[in-house]
Amino acid sequence: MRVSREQVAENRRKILEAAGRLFRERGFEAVTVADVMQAAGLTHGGFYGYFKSKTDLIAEALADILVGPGPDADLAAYAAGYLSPAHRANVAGGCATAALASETLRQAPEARAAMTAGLQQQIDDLSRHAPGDSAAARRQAAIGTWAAMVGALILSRVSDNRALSDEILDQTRAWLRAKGQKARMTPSSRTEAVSRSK
Amino acid sequence: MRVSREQVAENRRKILEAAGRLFRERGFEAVTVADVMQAAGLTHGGFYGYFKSKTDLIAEALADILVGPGPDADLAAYAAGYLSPAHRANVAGGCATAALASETLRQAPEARAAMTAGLQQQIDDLSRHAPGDSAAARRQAAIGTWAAMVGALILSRVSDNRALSDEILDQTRAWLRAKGQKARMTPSSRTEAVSRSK
DNA sequence: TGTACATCAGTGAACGCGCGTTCACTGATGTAC
DNA sequence: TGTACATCAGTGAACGCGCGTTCACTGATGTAC
Repeated sequence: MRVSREQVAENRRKILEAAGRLFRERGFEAVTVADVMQAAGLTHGGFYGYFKSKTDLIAEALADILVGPGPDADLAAYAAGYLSPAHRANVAGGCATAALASETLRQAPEARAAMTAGLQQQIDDLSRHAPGDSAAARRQAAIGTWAAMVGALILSRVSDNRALSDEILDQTRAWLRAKGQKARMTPSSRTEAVSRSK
Repeated sequence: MRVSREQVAENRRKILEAAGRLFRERGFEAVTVADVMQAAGLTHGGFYGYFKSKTDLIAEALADILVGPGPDADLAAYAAGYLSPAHRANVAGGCATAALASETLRQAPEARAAMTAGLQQQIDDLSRHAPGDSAAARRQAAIGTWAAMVGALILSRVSDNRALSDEILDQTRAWLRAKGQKARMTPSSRTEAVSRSK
């Protein structure tokens, strides 16, 4: 039964959103096309009217969920939210980079390209708010901070030991805060920032 | 054809090693039991004489590859090796945490337990060599440093942009070096280290 | 505006295929005498 | 030490099963007049 053009647009949205959530929660391979379509309220056969293949869906869903709200002015608050128990628990709705970066490495070039674009964007956004006396120093702080945030979230999630998991979140947050303050207090840090940006 | 006891022990070794490499390279799901057995020089049918199931193999292989050589006295050299183009390229033989942590989150409890044990070990090893005036400060630095190392390796690997990938490795290394030196120079950092260790 | 027809989004059965796992069999190893 | 037999590691065909994908069909939507 044919549906209206508006319905088609809405269904495509629903499929992408369902895929984005399911992929983050279970990984690309464990999610089936039928799973995604069912979550979107459709049957699996209709999938190929929207996407060329599951590979195609992966790339499009990744690009879709990687356009997140970057950090606003307050970097510390951004890190605090990122390194929070709530974000740790919210895999399906949380950071796509932390949930899917290592699996994306093995996906099609289009998926890696989407992830790389998201990464560039994120580093640029963070650079704008990172501490440092020069653009190079701020970019270095942005890269290091982002790596630590993503790494800490991944490690805290995989740990089946609640105390260790909390500790990773809390201590990484405190460590980043200390580092940021120190950077603001010691102008000599500028000499460390040998930029190699594109 | 029955084989000797020594051969059995050697075959088990070969299976575990092949699984460890293949899992890191392609992820748990993309590697088949037949792949592992072929890489070990055997046929797939014999697999169940060695392991109860593929799930069992995943847990055992993880535990096997997570016992790596920890950092020796020189933390900077350890980080430099970890954040090197050679390690970035060597997925199959490299850090199991960076390669498999996010996928392990979705694996059986035994696999997560193996990953958690490896994580504890790594943090303990790093704490022993991290800078800081107190045990708590050193542990905080160890956690933050390890999160940044794992995160940076993952991000540098997924990036399909060589310049960005190199930049992530280089700048994270420089950022960590700067941070370590600052920690040694500013004793006030002790106040930041509110330990919540197990 | 109303009508007749072409279009095409959605359905669900069906297809190959590859996976994890099982199993009857083989023949070298290990052991009892 | 030598021999006969039991053991059991390895083989490869076979099994269910679930996956991605295809396809004939349905019927509501969109459009030409």
